[in-house]
Amino acid sequence: MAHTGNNPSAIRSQGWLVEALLSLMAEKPYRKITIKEIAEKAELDRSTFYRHFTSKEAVLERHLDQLAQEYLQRLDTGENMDMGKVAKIFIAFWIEHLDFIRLARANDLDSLLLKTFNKHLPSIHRLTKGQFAYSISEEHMEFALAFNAGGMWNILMKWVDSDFEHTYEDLIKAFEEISRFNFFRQEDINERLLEQ
Amino acid sequence: MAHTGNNPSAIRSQGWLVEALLSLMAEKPYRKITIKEIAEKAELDRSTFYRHFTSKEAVLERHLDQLAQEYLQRLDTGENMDMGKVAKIFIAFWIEHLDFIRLARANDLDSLLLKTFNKHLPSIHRLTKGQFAYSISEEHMEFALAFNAGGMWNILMKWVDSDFEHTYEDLIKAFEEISRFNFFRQEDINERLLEQ
DNA sequence: GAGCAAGTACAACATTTGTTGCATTTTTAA
DNA sequence: TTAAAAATGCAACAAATGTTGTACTTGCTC
Repeated sequence: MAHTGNNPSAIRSQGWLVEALLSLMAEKPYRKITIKEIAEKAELDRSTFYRHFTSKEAVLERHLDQLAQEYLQRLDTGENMDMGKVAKIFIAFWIEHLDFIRLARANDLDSLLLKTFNKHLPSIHRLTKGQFAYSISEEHMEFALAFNAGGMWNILMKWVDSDFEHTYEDLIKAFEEISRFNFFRQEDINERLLEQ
Repeated sequence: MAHTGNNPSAIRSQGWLVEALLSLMAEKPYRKITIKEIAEKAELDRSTFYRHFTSKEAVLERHLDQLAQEYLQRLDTGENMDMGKVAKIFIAFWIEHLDFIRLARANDLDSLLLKTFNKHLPSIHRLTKGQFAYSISEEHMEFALAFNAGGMWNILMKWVDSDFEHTYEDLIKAFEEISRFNFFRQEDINERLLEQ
């Protein structure tokens, strides 16, 4: 990505460029933002931009990787996990970044977000391994995880698009209802086994 | 989008520009494609491009709307629907457009695809209204639909990313297994009711 | 604190972008 | 067939892009 290394001053400049882009995104459509502007707002020469990033998108990706790291830390609670808990952490996390997510969505940049999110799915799988009681074959487990990630994501996007006409609690309830019929919780499975 | 109308010659030019962009996407990264090139390949003046579209993205959106129309026709079979059938039509449809979907994915353009897909969710809801037996409250129905759309989409993307390491049949089986635990079919519900 | 590596600014460049008036051609409709 | 409407090509423009060579400034290391 960067033609430059990761010296303190380089990191500093990259941080400024990220901040500059984010602040410009709050002002005007992403497409209208020029690299010239980003550099000016970051008080750096335009050529310096190109020494760090190849494009606006590359700047965003840098920010997204930081967000993904943050999200993974939240998931790593040590507790037992079920889909409902993951959903709650997922929503709570993005609620804190609503401004950004709204901007990304409005500018058709959300594939970048989901991509970053997906990139870290294996880590999530690892984190929750053995903590889930899935009523689904291990063979199709990766598909199921992808299905849930995409599903949660799309609901979140729908919520953003609707300009938050539903409450946060509504969202959580919908998730719970959906996840109840998607992944059974251990208790449900025990119940089912007893019934037989 | 277009500053021009929909006269035959305008439609013709727009079609050429779409074709030109698609063919260029097969040759080089989307970002590297210039509007100059598109116009040249379409054998039109660069200014003519701008009279029809505001950007490369606008050209893609035009193509996507056509695809969406096609997809909706496939869904409108008149038959009873369940999530498995929708999934099958969904996959079969995109299989026919794998080249395009692969290119879109490789160039971070898939949010545009999903967006178009979502745009037509209400039509799908209308099409399948009363034909589904959902074990989910009507209130959360729209969320459930969004969840499934996003889920199916993400699995498809995962499949594309893996360069099709799983077979088509594998994909269908995974969908069936997941949808069985997501939306119960009418038979399952009847069984449950009898049990009580 | 001297030397060295890394980062930055400045400047110049060929190219692409987005836009617009005007003349010309093509299409539509009377 | 002819006149109006619509679309295209051409040309010119200011601005942004992407790239690179050179000289200056950091900041780290010994």
